[in-house]
Amino acid sequence: MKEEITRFAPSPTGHLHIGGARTALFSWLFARSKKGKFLLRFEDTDKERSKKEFEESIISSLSWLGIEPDEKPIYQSKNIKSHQKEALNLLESGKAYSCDCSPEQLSEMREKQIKNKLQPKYDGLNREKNISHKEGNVIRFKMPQSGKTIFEDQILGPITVENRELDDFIILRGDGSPTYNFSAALDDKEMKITTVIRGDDHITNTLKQINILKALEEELPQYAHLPMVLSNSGKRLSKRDGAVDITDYRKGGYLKEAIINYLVKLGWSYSDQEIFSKEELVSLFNLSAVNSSPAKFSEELINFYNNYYLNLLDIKNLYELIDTEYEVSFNIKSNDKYLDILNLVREGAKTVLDLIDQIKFFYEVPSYEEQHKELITSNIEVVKIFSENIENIDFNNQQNLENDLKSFLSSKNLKFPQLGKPLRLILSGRQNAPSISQLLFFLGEEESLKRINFFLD
RNA sequence: GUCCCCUUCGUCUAGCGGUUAGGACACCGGGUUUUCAUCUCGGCAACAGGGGUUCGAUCCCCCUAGGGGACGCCA
Repeated sequence: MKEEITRFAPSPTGHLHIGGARTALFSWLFARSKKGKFLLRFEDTDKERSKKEFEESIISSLSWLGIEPDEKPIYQSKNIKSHQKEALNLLESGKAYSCDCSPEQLSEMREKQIKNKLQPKYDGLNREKNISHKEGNVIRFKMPQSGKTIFEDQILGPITVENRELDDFIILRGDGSPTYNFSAALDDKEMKITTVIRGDDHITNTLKQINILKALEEELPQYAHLPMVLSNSGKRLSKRDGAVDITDYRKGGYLKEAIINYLVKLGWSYSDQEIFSKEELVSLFNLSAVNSSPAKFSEELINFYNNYYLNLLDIKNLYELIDTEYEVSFNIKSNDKYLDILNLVREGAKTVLDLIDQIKFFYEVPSYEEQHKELITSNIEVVKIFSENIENIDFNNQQNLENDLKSFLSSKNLKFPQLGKPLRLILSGRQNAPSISQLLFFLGEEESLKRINFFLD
């Protein structure tokens, strides 16, 4: 059995986004599950848009997710010379031809075709003219004009298209640089890729690349086209839909385990199992279980996974994570019960950011909203009585504190909410916060009293 | 417009000729709780439509409709 080699081939024109990450993940999982190799190749031949910073960003996002390529990244731009040579070889052998149609001519042709309800494609004007190649001319590939191009997609099944639908696409530009479809086919061959896994927006490219490989009499790799990730509106996911880059999610307080689990479930399934560790995925993953229909990205589901993994983390590790990855305006460790505090709010937290926001009032005096202030002052009597009896409350033990609180209330013939509502607002600045006894306990007697007294003047 | 791909609850999906069509998220109730959350119990909710094939179609075939994608000297 031949070793499987897959690759992820982004163009470094932006950060790694959700869709790219999913493609990379599926390629990586496939390679790992087959005990093969996973490679990374930057398609950086567009000099205008390719940026070094994006290469670095993509590598670091992948690495953060735990998707490490098995070899150093490959740069398509480094192979330009050999691709040029191949194009010239095809020209010489008559499998490609020189073409001097100007860009203006071509766009005019395209407009006419669209107007006449035809498929816009190169009409083959110079195909048989045998124009001698000179600088400024492009080289076009002679696509077979009859028959069909067929391949068995590992996810979608058989895909067939009439060759007459395909056009003589450019393989070498006027400036002598090779084009994407040519370079990609060549690089895949060079890298001995056995299975090409990419988004299904590449299906038409696959058709072109197959014909290049055939003209070169090369063996074809397997192809697997992943259905797209759509936005909530059913359109292709884009920046306009909010956070789409992995860096956004990382900064936004999402855990990599959650992202991986969510992404893999977006299209792949294993019976009705919802939670997967990476190790499990490596042993269970297979392309044939990938769904063939596109899936909508769901904020709710990724939040569910994030909350799930947030609560799975060892609490000390959660602290370490916050400490190393996030900017916090206060010193979490300054409260010696900080681990308990973290534990208290993680249950309902969707993200790390969310969590930090929810523990903030344990460290800083909250800023009170006007309407909350009014609510407090109109109920201040009960709080005052409570503060006058605070020496009867044992702040050293949470259970005692709760009992003392209860006996205080019953001794004064008070219902819990009478004290609870204003006191919660005073202590936390919020209407929704942990229980009163927890607030008092974690804040401590001194700080609690300080916040209460602020309203008693 | 042409070609390609897709179509099960609102969303992600299970199903691979005979099921009360299952799970998860979300949502809605009940219980627990001093608020929110947690926890717990329960509920709502789907096979796009039409033809075949078959004793029997969610499942196989065809058509229609709807959605997505591709049609660059971008990748």
